[in-house]
Amino acid sequence: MTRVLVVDDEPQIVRALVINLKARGYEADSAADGAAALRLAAARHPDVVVLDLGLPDMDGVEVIRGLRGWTRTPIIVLSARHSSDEKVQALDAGADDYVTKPFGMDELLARLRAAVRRAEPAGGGEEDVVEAGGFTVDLAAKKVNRDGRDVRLTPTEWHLLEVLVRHTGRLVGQKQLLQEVWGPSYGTETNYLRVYMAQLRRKLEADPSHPRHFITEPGMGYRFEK
Amino acid sequence: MTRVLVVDDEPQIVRALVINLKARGYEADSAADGAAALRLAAARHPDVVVLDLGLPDMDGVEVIRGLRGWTRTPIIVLSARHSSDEKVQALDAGADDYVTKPFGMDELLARLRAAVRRAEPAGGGEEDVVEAGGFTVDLAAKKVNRDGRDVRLTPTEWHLLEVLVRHTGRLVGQKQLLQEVWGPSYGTETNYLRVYMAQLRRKLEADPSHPRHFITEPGMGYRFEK
DNA sequence: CGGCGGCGTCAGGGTTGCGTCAAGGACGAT
DNA sequence: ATCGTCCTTGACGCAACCCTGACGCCGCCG
Repeated sequence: MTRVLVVDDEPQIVRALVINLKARGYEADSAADGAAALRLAAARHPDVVVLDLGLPDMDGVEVIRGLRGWTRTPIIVLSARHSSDEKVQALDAGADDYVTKPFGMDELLARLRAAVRRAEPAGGGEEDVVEAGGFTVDLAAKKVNRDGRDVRLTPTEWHLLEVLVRHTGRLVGQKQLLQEVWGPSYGTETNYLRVYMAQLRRKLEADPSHPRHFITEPGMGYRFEK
Repeated sequence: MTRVLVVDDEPQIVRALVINLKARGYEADSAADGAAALRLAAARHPDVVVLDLGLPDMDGVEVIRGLRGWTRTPIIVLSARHSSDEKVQALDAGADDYVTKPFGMDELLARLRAAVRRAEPAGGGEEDVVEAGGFTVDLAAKKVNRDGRDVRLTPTEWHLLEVLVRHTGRLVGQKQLLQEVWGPSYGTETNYLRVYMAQLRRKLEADPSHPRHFITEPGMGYRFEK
């Protein structure tokens, strides 16, 4: 099911949107200010964000930047401002679309469908499995196989693995890892990483004490190598 | 270079668009009707299509479907119609965005940038690797390779290397180096530089005592040369 | 010719960061 | 209510890293 995060400080707009979305089979969360929006986005991982620019606590463009710091989730901006400048700023900050209030519900939903459709697996159905040494990771099916048997991963383990695999070969900073897996407010609890990296290695590495695929770069972060 | 296909039957609009696009470094083709649009899209493989719906020979939605049959290239629709129905139809047929005439050039260009940005390689873009003598530096992956083997750098070593490489060929003052790597309050501890430059040279230079890439400018700073 | 400042090298010691283990607590299922 | 799973948190040993001081070399200038 597609999950939508609605961010607006006017309750009636939020209500109208949420009702319409749920009626059409979407799952909908809502937030009334920027801080809540960033928190919810991290916690719930929506498939698309509908964002009003006129929030009480922070500039809408800042919210866009906050999201774009760690995710490519589509963002559709709502705004009462018609000014061209506003639009350009929001779009260049990373927004995907810009709709001016008052808006037609049909149009918004159509734009939402377009945004979701675009974000779908690029290939269009092919699985993307990554093979490494003695095990394979299937991103689409959320499955890990080793020596012919499926490996059971806890949600957190899987999430961590997913982030690493999506950046195969590249270093992922510990702060980035923590924020992508545990949320924006977890930037320093590096002990979480140590514990969960150990579990991943125990479950996936041939020799957990001499990892060949989950490599730690001291002081910086971790790297997944095929 | 990014290639844009402009489809519209009004010559002055086409002209205005093409001029603006070329002025901003885009490559631009144009078509005046649907048949030409489909032909040109197939021949030139544009990175994004700007499509007017009011074409003389066929319905704009048909053009969208014709394109979507074989490509996911972003399509930005232009139209004089404000009706919600038109927008929904176009978007659901596979358009990525819908702009009503008259439109602001700034806004259209911003939407175009957004569309192109989205379509970029999902993985995270091209690598920027710098090659020098016997080793390569990959800024994105934070990797250094020498003679086919990965070189392990400590955080401070890497940080220093990064600053130097980002200023390839130019002199970087010692004060600037110290402040960028160790923090604003470190402006005079030049011995740090000596120690860490030595380690970089030992790890990367073919002959560390006669450096060819990490060059000392006595009394001033250091310079990285390819 | 002698002094001096800047640079490169080396090695030791304090500190930080990492891996590991285990216990406690929240939550849902049986 | 009991069990099991998962997440969190603390403690400990160990290795790696960062800082620091000492020494010698070279070029410049008096």
